[in-house]
Amino acid sequence: MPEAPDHADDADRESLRDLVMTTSRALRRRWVGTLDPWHLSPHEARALRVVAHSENPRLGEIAQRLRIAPRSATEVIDRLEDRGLTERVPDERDRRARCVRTTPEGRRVLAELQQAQATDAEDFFALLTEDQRTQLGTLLRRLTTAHADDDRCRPPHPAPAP
Amino acid sequence: MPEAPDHADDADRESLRDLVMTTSRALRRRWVGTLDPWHLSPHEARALRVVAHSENPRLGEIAQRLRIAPRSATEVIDRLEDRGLTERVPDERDRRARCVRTTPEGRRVLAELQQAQATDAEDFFALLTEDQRTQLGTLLRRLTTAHADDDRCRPPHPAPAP
DNA sequence: TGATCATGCTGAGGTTCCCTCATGGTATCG
DNA sequence: CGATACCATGAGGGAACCTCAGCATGATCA
Repeated sequence: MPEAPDHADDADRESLRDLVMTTSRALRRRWVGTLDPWHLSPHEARALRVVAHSENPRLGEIAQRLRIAPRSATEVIDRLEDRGLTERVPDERDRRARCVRTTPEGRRVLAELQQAQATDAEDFFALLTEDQRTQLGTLLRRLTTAHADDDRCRPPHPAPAP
Repeated sequence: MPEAPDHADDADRESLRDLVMTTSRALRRRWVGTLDPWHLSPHEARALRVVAHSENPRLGEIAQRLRIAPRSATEVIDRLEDRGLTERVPDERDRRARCVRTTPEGRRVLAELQQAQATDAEDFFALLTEDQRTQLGTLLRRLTTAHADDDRCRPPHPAPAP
């Protein structure tokens, strides 16, 4: 037979990219479940954390930190505001801009969330030793910081080709 | 002041989860660009590869490999079929099922894709040494295989408890 | 002192990638 | 033969993005 499957797990030999994608999907699904009691999506939870950890950031800044388009930041902050977790306040220095800050309720929820997240992550990454997690973190951080500006979040200069 | 920020980069100390998510987003965006000439989405390209690397899999099997719901497999295969990259053939052993196989065109496109993907990944992961990439792969593979059945892709048997 | 251009946010509308629920054919087993 | 399980899919929905256009404001310069 000319087609003997030398190593039948050919389909499993995924590229690094697919591995990242698959991991992220698994993580997301799990997180969705954890977040359910708060009626928050992963994206919203993340945004809440970014807001809380910055100094009353403006929308654009949130977009940058989340690495999404400004328009998308508007969207997610809208939802947080609907739930009473954040509020928009005018920026003193630039009346075009608006700052976002967490409400007390937002901070409360965030604290609960971090608790849940810790448990959850503990569970997901349980197979890795402490060292391995650090390793993973280092590797991924290197990648993300390297490609921080290089994808979406740059000003509308599409490199006009010399 | 009782609130001196001991380490101001608190916002940057993202969790492993967020790191994975961010990486995957960056990867996706980049891949979208690369895939543009073929008018394929990342998801479609991945499905094509899964089909090509299995032995005429049925829809359900594709869903499992992709780690998505069966219904979602139908969808992505539909699109591949629209583009003439795959075709459905009846399963000999079970007339309920239908198998999917790549067309010659599909194989041709896949080959081109793999070329492009290699270049692209090379670029993205350029900051990591060969060793580090292997490391990353090992770590991620461990996570994905560990959580393979545990999220979405199990049959409708919610573990009926012995 | 305007005119001009850049910037910050948002309305409108689109895409991708998932999901659940219900249905219509098939097996398979008692 | 009928109940039960299972395969794929129609219908419908939602999350998380995006671009493009538009409005208000700020900065700059004639």
